[in-house]
Amino acid sequence: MPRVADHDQRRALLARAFQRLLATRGFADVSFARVAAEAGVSVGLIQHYFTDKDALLRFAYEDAVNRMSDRVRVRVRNGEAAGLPFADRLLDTLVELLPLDAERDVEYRVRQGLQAQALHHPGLADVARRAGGDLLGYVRAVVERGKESGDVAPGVDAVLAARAILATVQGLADQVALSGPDAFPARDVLRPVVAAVFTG
Amino acid sequence: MPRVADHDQRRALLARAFQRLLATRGFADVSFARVAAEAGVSVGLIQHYFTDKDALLRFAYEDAVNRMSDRVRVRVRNGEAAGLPFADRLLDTLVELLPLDAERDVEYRVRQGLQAQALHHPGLADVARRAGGDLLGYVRAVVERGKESGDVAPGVDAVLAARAILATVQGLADQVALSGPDAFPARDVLRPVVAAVFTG
DNA sequence: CCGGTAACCATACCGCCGTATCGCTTCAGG
DNA sequence: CCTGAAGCGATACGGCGGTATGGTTACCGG
Repeated sequence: MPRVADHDQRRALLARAFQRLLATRGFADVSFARVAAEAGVSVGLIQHYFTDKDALLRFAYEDAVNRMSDRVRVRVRNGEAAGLPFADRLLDTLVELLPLDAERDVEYRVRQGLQAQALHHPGLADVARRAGGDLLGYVRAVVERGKESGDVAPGVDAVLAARAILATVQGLADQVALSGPDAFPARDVLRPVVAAVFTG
Repeated sequence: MPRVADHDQRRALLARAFQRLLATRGFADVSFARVAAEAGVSVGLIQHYFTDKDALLRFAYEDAVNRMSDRVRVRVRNGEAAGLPFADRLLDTLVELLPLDAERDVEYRVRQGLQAQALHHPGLADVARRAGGDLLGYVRAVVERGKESGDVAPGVDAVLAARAILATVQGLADQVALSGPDAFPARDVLRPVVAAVFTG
């Protein structure tokens, strides 16, 4: 066996370069040549680690949604230790998904690019569906926790309530991205929607 | 003066072809050649009516959002004649924005394509912002009508409430597009969000 | 009826795209 | 220590993108 390299690390390097370009220049401007330049490697290297462009797309998007999903998961779990009410903790977590600062904006743009591509690309649609399912699961779990503690009325459907909250976050993200973070108080828009579920 | 043609009609013909392609094949697959083929004309004709690709993009997107905006406006106005409560009429109108059938799906995909492009294209961002502002205005007007009639509590901010409702619709549209129209009852998800504003 | 302008098409051009291929370098295993 | 497989880069190639250009057709005004 010859010269070895950490495949996962190499792939991640390229995926991050892809994501930076997607966020800053848009999907139309992402090419192998530009990703290579951004990552400081040759075009050939990308070919070495990804069979074709679809493989790079898919990996880069999966990497992005995994990192986002992980962030939400640990934030939800960490929140359990603190004594804050469910609604406040959930709101804090969800506001982090909005493109209110530069870092979240990059994350949002990658997500948005994925969503747009997924509409015409079955493979990416799978990635997007799985990511959406993960998020839905986390929020649903919080809602059910709320039902046990009495913060949520027993009659509400946890899945539909979670869908409503997540939909608002997603649409709000689009509004923020379009109008800028200071155009309106996004948190104040989201709060009543969460409060309509967590009435305790 | 020689041979005349209706410029507006010609431009609309090309814009519609562009929109059909965007919806069915995705933005990446839309080229002058394909738009020309879809419209049944030559590539040169497109050049004759649009200076460059940006002009076609912008016109096609403006045409799409104008038609959508008109549809919502007349629906809101027509609803005033009927005796239904504000909340029900608003809900009916907003559900029409979701990609629940083939026709609305095309409309959604064009809107989604515009939103995605707008993130990296100032000119299109203007179009998207204006379209969003129009929609916000209509919903805001309905909310204020509701305040006058007592269906909406006096304390609520009409703009923020309208933003919340529209954000939910937009995010819900993404969910429906990803999971299909039968994956979950979209109308039932949206209803409580509207009902949280129209409490009368 | 005829000159001229606009409508429209065909095609040529150049650049960038993704991909294929080849060559050089580096190092683990026998 | 030397051999060969993997890491990696340079470059070539075919295709398709948007755009430029020239020609042909159809029609209005005088």
